[in-house]
Amino acid sequence: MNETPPSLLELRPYLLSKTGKAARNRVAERLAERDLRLWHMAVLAALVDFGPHVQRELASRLAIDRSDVVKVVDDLAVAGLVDRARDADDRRRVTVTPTPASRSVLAEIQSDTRNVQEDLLAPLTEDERTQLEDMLRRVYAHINHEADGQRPSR
Amino acid sequence: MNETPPSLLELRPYLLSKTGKAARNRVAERLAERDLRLWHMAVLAALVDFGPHVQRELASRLAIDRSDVVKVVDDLAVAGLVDRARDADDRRRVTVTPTPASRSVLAEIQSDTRNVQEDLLAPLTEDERTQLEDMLRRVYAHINHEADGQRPSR
DNA sequence: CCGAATAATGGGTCCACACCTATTATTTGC
DNA sequence: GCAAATAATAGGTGTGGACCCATTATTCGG
Repeated sequence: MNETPPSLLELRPYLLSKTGKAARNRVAERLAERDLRLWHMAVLAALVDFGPHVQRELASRLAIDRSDVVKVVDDLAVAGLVDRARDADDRRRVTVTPTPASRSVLAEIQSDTRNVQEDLLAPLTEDERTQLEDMLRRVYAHINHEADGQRPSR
Repeated sequence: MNETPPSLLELRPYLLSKTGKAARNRVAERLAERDLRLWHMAVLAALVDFGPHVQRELASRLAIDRSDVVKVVDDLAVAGLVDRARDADDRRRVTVTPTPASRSVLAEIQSDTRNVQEDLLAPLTEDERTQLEDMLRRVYAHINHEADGQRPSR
């Protein structure tokens, strides 16, 4: 009686969407314990991986509206997870820099996320997980590429 | 410069969530052309696959709040995609029945969704898509099973 | 040097979704 | 027969996310 309609399950976008949402929710739960949301994680990752960014750069790298970047960065600054500083060369710009706390918090988040993964992908073997990742990376690259073509660098 | 932070890409839940969201959005776009949303599709699928349901059954099958079922069914009824009728045996219940229109609209939606799939999964070979589906089905079953254990049949 | 472009920001809107409560009609169990 | 349980329903709430516009400060281009 609680069986999912086969008409839905045979639709791969539906499966992707459902499992994706489950993944999203679980990660979000962990982040919430630290009063963070997904964008906070993304911004931290960008800063730790690529170093300081001007806000405009964060917006374009993460494909997020620039006015939303402001809010996310603001939260992070209040939490002491980033430093903001006016650019000396171009005083319109604000450079966002990771702090030591960024790195450690990001590391913790990553570890949380790996736990989520362990739970979520439990039915898959190690090989399958790698395969899944490989496929998803390609799909991800594909959709990002498409998006770039359509939205000409807002 | 627009490269996604590797710290994120190495997290499989992140990849799942992102690709899932892309899938979700694209399907939702197509549905929107018919003034439908995802839940409408799910309800139609349940009705066409398993026949008439009492609303309570829809809620439990689809894991949606029963008060939300009312609204979704209401929309579908207005659009002529379902019939509602008080159950003669138990007049508290309302039985929701698919109409001929249900079947054809669901078929169209499925075809739309297959187009979305074609687009979304373009980088994957046919074999890989099958593999992906297989893995996602297992993950989906796994998370549903977990959810059942936790939420005792609301 | 002045007008146009650019960066950040504040202050919104809108949407889908999840969730919750109270009420009404009806049925069931004792 | 009556209290408790059940089904549907109306009418909320809160949240995250996406998006949009006007304003201010600053720089750039001609």
